[in-house]
Amino acid sequence: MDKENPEIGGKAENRVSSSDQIVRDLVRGLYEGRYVAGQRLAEPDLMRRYGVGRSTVREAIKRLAAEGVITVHAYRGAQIRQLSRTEARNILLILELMIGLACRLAAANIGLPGRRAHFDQAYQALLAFRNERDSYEMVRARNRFYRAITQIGGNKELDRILPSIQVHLVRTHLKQSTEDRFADYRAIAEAILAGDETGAEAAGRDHIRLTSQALQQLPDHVFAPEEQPSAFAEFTSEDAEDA
Amino acid sequence: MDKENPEIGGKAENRVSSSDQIVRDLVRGLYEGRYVAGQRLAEPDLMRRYGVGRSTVREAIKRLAAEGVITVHAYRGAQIRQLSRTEARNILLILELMIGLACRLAAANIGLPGRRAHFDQAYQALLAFRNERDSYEMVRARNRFYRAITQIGGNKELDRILPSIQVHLVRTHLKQSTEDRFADYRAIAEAILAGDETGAEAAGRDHIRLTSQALQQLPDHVFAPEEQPSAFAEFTSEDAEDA
DNA sequence: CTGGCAATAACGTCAGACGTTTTTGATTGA
DNA sequence: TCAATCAAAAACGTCTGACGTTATTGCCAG
Repeated sequence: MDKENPEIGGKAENRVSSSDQIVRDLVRGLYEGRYVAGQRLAEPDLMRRYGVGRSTVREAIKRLAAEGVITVHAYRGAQIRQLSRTEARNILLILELMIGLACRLAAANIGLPGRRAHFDQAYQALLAFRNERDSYEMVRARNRFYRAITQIGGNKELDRILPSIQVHLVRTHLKQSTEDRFADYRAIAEAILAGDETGAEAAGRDHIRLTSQALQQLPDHVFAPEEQPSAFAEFTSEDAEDA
Repeated sequence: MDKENPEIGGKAENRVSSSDQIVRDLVRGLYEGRYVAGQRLAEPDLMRRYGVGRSTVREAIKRLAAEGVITVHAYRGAQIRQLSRTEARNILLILELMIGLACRLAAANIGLPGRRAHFDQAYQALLAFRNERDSYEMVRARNRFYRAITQIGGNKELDRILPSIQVHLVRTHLKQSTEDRFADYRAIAEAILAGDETGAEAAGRDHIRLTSQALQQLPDHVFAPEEQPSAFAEFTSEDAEDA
């Protein structure tokens, strides 16, 4: 039942179910600017663009919707989610905690075999972009940096949850004010490399907090309009689902 | 374009797209015990059970998979996710932060009009089950209690993320050791009602931490087998998706 | 220029089909 | 008897086509 090297990691399903490819490409497209927040996604459109059937498109849409990357209005199609200022702030509030945790865990595990080398490599790769920012390659290097942190931390759930926190969308917004915080990265990296759990957590949280502040200074037009909660009404909405 | 009371809340899509109903029922079924972790979900089965077409079933599956409630292995179908001890611990590590945040925000906003009454109502409803625990109704009351907290906190993203944190699955595990922590609930409620942000956050985090400890004391057989990470290998997995 | 109505385009869902992959069950050889 | 083997059956991934429902568009009249 094995040929030679049967999936060393544990996840055996490398099959990339077509619909997953759409999901992937769309998210990547967000980074690359091929898709922008608010853009409408019509099924016939996507069918043609990706050369797949409607079922496949719909599955991709459902997945993206569940991850919060897009929103679907019944009978009106899907569109890439656009964050309001409040939503962005709320997301970053959560992200702050998650990144803090990731950094702390990374610092705690940096001593395990292989980790230090892996992290250092990702960090150096990011540093290479110190003077050539804003490129798509730089974004990827930064993503790998983050990813290295969460991987070393070893909390796979973090990896699973983080993407669904609309980091993409926040980043998209942030592209406008990209004065990338290399000082932050340095503080995080040093704390992690020093195995300083508390320091790493603080550095990670600070980083997100600064990011949030920068984002709040962006002009209104980069955000979706704030939707009035009306009056704390519809409270008897009852068990809307699970939770 | 409005008749009289056009969706006061803001979310106008009350349409419950059939596949969402499946998602909902399945999650509810987890609480009720109609579904158990590890259970396999074959498409033809679900089609018959819910009387819907395959497309619908598949969309529900995709959604549940994106939320992490189930796992899909290509060509081998889906099954309800079963947490290993480590996964459960990792999830609770994250949940601790999120609940802490939710409690803090709730304490901060308890003064806004209507909030106090709403919260108190949910709290009292929960207290009613002090002596009649373990019932499904009690679980729902507890959920409403949690939900009241996050709603008052006002961070909608928290609401969106929390379900995808497998609270259900953790709870399912915990049903075995349900010595429900009413002392915790009381501490949380009092801190929130007092508007004590720091205290509420601490109470919320303590609650989850205690829960985690209780869960760690459960015997092995309630968890999925730990899967060996093999050797920190497959590191050049590259940009596996987004993040 | 605005309101109303019909035509059109999407969406939600179902049914059936086809190639691919896994699972199952029976057959066969040790 | 038991394990390896192989063919049949069951599921899965995806596509095409269809039908009723809902939004959106564009035209027409006022």
